Amino acid sequence: MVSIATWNINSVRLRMAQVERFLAEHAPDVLCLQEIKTIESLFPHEAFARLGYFHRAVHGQKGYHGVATVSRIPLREYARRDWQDNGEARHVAVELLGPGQGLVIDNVYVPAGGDIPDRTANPKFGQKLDFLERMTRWADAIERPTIITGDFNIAPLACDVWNHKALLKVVSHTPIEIEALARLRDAHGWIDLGRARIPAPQRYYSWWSYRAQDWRAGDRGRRLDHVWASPGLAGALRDHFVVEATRDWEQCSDHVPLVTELSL
DNA sequence: ATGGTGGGTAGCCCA
Repeated sequence: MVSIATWNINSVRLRMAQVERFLAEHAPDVLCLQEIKTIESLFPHEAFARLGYFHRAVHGQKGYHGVATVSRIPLREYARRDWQDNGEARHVAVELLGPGQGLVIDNVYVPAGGDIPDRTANPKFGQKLDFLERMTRWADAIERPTIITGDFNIAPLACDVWNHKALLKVVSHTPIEIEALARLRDAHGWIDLGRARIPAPQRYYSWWSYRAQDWRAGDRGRRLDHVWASPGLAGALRDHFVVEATRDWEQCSDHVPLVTELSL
């Protein structure tokens, strides 16, 4: 069994105590972090090592973005890709060398895309669509068993958001983004492991805005974080769950972790 | 219909 977690941590240095608590409580073999907001030399390597996470691939950036994959299982960094073609640190891939030997895990932080869902009025929206298009071309050529996980910044299904109609023009749930994500899915035949385990129309969110006094009161969540697998890995899924408890922790991230267990 | 909060960094950007 190999367990893989993903969590947009929104500053790993600020929230390292919460990461340690999550690792102590759930002990995933691999943790994929997004928005670490630091360069590799300032990444809290020692704290991870103390918890047994000796193997790390950190693609950092000062102040913004940045991803890191930490692991109890030996791994080697496999690739870092710039799907936005602008130097931002939004991807790192690793290859597992112990249990799960040969599995490739792609950790990605898709651009949020700004506020206006129009690439002319808002270049960030165009960059998000272009990022997805480059990912799609990459996915079309994948030959190895692969897990891709992270903050996709898109909630594709009506039941992935608290109010489908109200969010159709809100970036993250617009038809144009959902269509782009579908093309990425179809390019490799990706299996949405989260929805395989928590089928529609069940409630399933991974993010709640900070801009609500009580995130639970209105439950205005969205499923922005995802775990996808190559078609050949579909039968390996053993469990998948959302750790909503972290959203109540002091000074928490606005995203919560997803944990996936695979029989490999 | 609007604005609401949070993190990082250095006088706003990003989410």
